[in-house]
Amino acid sequence: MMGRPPRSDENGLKKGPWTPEEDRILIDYIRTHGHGSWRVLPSLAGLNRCGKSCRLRWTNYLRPDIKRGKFSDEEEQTIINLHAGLGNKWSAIASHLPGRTDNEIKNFWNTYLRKKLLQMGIDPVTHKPRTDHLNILASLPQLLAAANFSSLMNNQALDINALRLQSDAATLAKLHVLHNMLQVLGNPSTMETMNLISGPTSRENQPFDELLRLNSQLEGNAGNLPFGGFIPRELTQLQSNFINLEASQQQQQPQLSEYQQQPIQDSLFAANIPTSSTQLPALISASPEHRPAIVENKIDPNEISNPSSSSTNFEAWGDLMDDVASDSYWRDIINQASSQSWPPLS
DNA sequence: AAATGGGTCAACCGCACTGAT
DNA sequence: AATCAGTGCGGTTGACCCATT
Repeated sequence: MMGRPPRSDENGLKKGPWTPEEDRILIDYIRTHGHGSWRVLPSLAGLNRCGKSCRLRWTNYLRPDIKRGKFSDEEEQTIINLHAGLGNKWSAIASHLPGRTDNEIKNFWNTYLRKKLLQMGIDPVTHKPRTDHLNILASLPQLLAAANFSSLMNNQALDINALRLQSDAATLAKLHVLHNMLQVLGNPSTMETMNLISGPTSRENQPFDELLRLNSQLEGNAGNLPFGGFIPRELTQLQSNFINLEASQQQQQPQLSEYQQQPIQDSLFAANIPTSSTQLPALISASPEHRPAIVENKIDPNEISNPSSSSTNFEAWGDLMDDVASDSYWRDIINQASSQSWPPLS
């Protein structure tokens, strides 16, 4: 067993990793006499350990009903659901998972589940979508991972939702690109440079005028909202969509204990999320035939069902940037943007 | 092949709770 | 009511594992 080198406390009692011999002594004693008082057990059993150490060793490792090995998907879901209601009450959570110890569940949570939820943009404390994503780009991996996660589920009906998540994330990405462009173009010095480069142009063939007009609408009409306002709202909605998606998945899983079920939240997709009418590069393949690789491979390497997926996200974004260069692309974005979250252009 | 850094998990630490005196 | 012992629980530690560089 891995662990620390043998140590002793001030009373000369051994600390650190247990040896097989110590394990055998403890098991033999408890089988014969029961553990009784943990405090007196070590001296009665002939172990140079404190009672607390013996109790811990027995309850976390030597108990015959301990279930070892990987957590099943059901156990994982149960832990998440229980944690949402109980918080870090590991022993309470463990009481609903036969054979699992609080220590084991705690370790599993801290080393795997917590990170998995974070990757999906879910606050592992509140179990709600994280709202600290002021930078949409920073949150895109989570959104895409969420869409990937959902599409991994072996349920064709849910793939529709995964596709919609993908579409929404793609729309947000386009809006972000637009915003950056508007910021650059809104700078007078940038305009000056542009005019120097391209000279006077007609409104029909120059999309930048239209972009600038849109930008001024954003900055003026939307007041405090320009982008810092509506992106977080859209993001939050996207993330809550994912939560709902997860909930609907759980509804279709086999019935578990009362703690293994989660209330299905109403509202699938809010109507105010724009659905892209233009086709972006396939960031995620959500069809049953082409289940995707996880975007963030830290989520769970075991869930990577198609590691040889032909298109990486970077490649896809490269394609997107190529697409961005086309005039029709911008017209489409502008049309979408101007019909969404701010007063329409006059 | 060696170095490095992140992940894992058994075990420890310290505080809180409970019941007996 | 105060104190103490025993136990339970959650947070933290640290050695080992393993993939990556």
